Order: sequence, then structure tokens, then C-alpha cells
Amino acid sequence: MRCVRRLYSVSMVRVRIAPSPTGDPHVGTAYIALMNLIFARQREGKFVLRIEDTDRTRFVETSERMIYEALRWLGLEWDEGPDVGGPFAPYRQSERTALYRERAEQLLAAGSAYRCFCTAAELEDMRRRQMAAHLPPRYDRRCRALPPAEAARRAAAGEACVVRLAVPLAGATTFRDELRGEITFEHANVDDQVLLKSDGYPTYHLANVVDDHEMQISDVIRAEEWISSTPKHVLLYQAFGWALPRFWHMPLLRNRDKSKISKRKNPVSLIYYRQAGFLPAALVNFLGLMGGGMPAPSAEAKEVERFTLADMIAQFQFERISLGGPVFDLEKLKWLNGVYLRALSPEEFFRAVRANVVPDEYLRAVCPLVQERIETLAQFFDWADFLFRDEVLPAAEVLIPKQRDLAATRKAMEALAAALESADWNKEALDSALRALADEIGWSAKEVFMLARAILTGKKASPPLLESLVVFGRARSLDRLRRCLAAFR
RNA sequence: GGCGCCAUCGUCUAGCGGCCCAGGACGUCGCCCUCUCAAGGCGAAGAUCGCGGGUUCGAAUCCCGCUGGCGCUACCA
Repeated sequence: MRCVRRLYSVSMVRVRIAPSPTGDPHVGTAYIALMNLIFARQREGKFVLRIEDTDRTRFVETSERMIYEALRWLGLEWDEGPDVGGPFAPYRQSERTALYRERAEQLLAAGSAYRCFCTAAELEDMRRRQMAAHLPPRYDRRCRALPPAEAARRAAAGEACVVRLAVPLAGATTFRDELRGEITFEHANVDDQVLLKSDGYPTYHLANVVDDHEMQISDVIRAEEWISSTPKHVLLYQAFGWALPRFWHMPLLRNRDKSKISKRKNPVSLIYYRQAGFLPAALVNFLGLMGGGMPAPSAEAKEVERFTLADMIAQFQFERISLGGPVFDLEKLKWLNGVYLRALSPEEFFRAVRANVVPDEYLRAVCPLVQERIETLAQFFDWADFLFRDEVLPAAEVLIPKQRDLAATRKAMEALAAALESADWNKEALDSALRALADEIGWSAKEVFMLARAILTGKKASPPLLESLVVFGRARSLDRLRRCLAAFR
């Protein structure tokens, strides 16, 4: 280990993307990955992929592999990571827990952290009381007064506890954000964050700092939402006596209403973009447009908005980034994608269509849903059309059940969205999710199934709903629901 | 509520003290091309540069205040 590290000079640029495997790969992850990749390539540095799987309650088994596939699909390749290895392996945080525990002990010994035995219920109660008194909800530090020896004894005796950061009671922490300049937080406004959870896993704050240091990350390029927790990270670096990386907080991608981009208001799954037929080069190009960064247009515009990853590596300037949160405008993405589609040769276009809209596996999954319903093969799309369309909209009389009105239907659709988001994507799970939903909103199962059918297929008669949903996929099904919601406002 | 960040057409942005009564792109509208629809070409509407104070001969550009938006405020990242 020691020898390996010496190979890297202190000045070498090393950046990382640190996604958490909690669901579909996110478009925001792609955006930050792109920025990190460009930064590394411009400086002959290394781009690291680290999996932050420290939240076992939100862990999704298939997520890690989907992250790899989605980023590779976009052409955003990393130099080091769990799947490709590297000199600082392991790159999966769940495999580094001993390291975090050791570091937490070190902080405890130095008095920079302390054990806290408060239960979830106590914390909940504390928060409620603070809110009621119009005070900022913060940990009141009651366990900070515990003698360390006693705390250690209770922990050793098996009492559940967490380790919290002992934020200085007075003073302030100032750090430099490379895009914004100096930012200061009074310590009075910084909470004694949990660093090590009672299940032994670290929180983001500890793991992130320890790993960034261990992996010799020189520049932390991450989303703006992290600015307010940066003082905690700086305090940790100082407690360990480590040098600080440079921080670059990128603007947050936004929904139409300017809020942080979210799945309820926008497709955010990279799976969706792939399945809906966006070309990776177009999506990467579009993400490159977010926040500026490319040189100013010259006389002839048009081509200045169209560029490749290589162009970005050659010309992107981080100093040019505009800090206002860019709205992720699907309309413009579609236009750009159209530009890329038209630029394809006939052969490339043919291949893209075959690979994306009628791949064998998809067709094979669709066929059984149709086979017993048709008399000639030409009727295939009479039944399967909805599985190949980008948009399908039911008429109002198809969508809204006989005994219900639009308002109730909209409510049901919202609930359906939530149910589809959290259900496992297989026939049995979807069946019980829909039936549970019916109970919850006081609709008959039949009404709920017909509602879902109308949204998915646009019709009252279709192949079986559950199988159709499974084949069509979560990302696109949710998109269809979202569009229906938007159309029946 | 507290703390922090941000602020140019509906949207993405150009602009970094005079060249700007603000340029380009998406979207919208109109015209042309055309068997249709796209694509393409041409054109139009669209921003008192959030508001108010300064600084300066001169401010979208610098400073301050206000307002607004957003983020964070978890044993989530």
C-alpha cells in the first residue's frame, strides 16, 4: 500500500463520482460524472467510481450493475472502480467498514467525536419539541457531556449507540468553493452529525472524507446540495490532520418549476432515457449544455450547441459555469436528439432502431401477450402498439371510471405513481401493490386495474395488465403515468 | 423558522464598465419549399438585464440592502 501511494505525486488530479445504489441510475449522477470525467481528462488525472452503499435500508440489489451499464452506455468510463479495480481497492464502501470504525475510534480518542445513546424515539421527540418552540431542529448534545470512559463502557456492554461529530461550540468554519469563493458557517449552526450509525456503518459524512483522503482525491466535484454539509467535512479533515481537497459545487439540475430535479416531476432514470430512444451522445451533449462551460458562440451559431465528449474535454472551462440552477428541458433534449438521429447514416439509423425499438428479447417478451388474441399476424400491432409507442393518451371517458370524477381519478393516479415507484417489478408484487392501493383509496381492484390499463395502453381492452407492465418496464410506465397526469390537469 | 447558495427572453445561455434601447439556441407564431407530415430556409413576437440604492463621465456587468427562487436542516446520500 505504502509503495503504491508513492507512485502518485501530491499534485496529481484525482476525482471521483460516488453514486449510491438505491434505485435506478440518476440523470444527476450522469451530469456529475460527466463533469468529473472532463475535469480529469483535461488534467491527465484519474477518474474514480466509488460505490457508496452505506445505507442498508435503501439498498437496491440490482442498482450497482445498472449504474455501471448506464454510465458506460453514455461513454463515461472510469479509471478505477469496484468492477475494474485499482490501487486503492476496495471501491465499495460496504467493504471498507473496518476502516471507518477505526477512524471513528481515532476521533473518539482525540475528543473530536463522542458516543451518543439517544434512541430514535428520543430524537424524534426532541425534534418535535424544537419545532413546536420554533427552534431549529438540532441534536441538543445531551450525550456530549457523558464521560468518555463511561460511554465506552456502555458501548462495550452492548448498548446501542452512534458516534457523533463534536462540532466546536464557538467560532466558524470557512472553506473555499472554487466556483463561488469563500463560504462561512458559524459553528452554532452546524449540527453534531452522526458519523457512525448504530448498525456499524458510517454515514456519508465520515465515509466520504475518509475515502477521499485514502484515495487521494484532489478535487471534490459534486452537487450544490452538499454545500451546507461541507463545514462538517472540513472539520473532519482538520480533526484527522489531513489536507483539504478543492471543492467544486455544481449547480443542481431542476424541474420545470425550478425545484431540484425529481422523479415525480421529470424522468430522471437513465434507464428511461435509454429505453425511450435517446442517443447517448445527444444526452451527454445536452448535459454539457447545462450550466454553460463551453466557449461563447462565434458568428455562426447552431454548431456551437452541438458538441461531443471529446469537444468538451478540449474546450470546457469550469470557470465559465453559471451558477443558476438549469432547468432540464426535455423539449430541447428531444430537439437535440433529433439532430443526432438525422445525422446518422441510413445503416446506423437502421441498427439503432433494431437495437432500441425491436430488440429480440423485447419482441420475445411481447409476443406471448399477443399470440392468443390475433387471427392474422398483421393484427400484431393492433394489440401491441402501446408497447412500441412513445406516447399513448386515453380519452377522458376511457380514463375516468364510471362512478368517479376527474379529481378522484387524479388522486388515484398520484397514488398509483407512488405504488409503482416502490413496488418490486414483477407480476406478483405488482398485483399485490395494485390491490393494496385499491383498498387504500377505496376503489375496487377492477377500477384500479382498468385505470392502469387506460394509462398504459390508452384503451379499455388490452393484453393482460400485469404482464404488460413487467415487459414495458418501470421507467417508461412511470413516464406514461406522468404524461397522463399532465394531460388531465 | 434557521443557515447557505443563486438571480439576463417561457427554457438553456452569450455578455465579465462603454462595441448592448442585450446576441444565439429550444419552444411559440407567420411565410417559403412541398402530395401529407417532418426536416430545411426566411422572418416575427418574446428580457424596463428581479427591485431599490450607491460607486463611476458611463453598469446587465462592481458594492450594499431588499425581494424572490432553490438547497440543507435524518442513525439518506
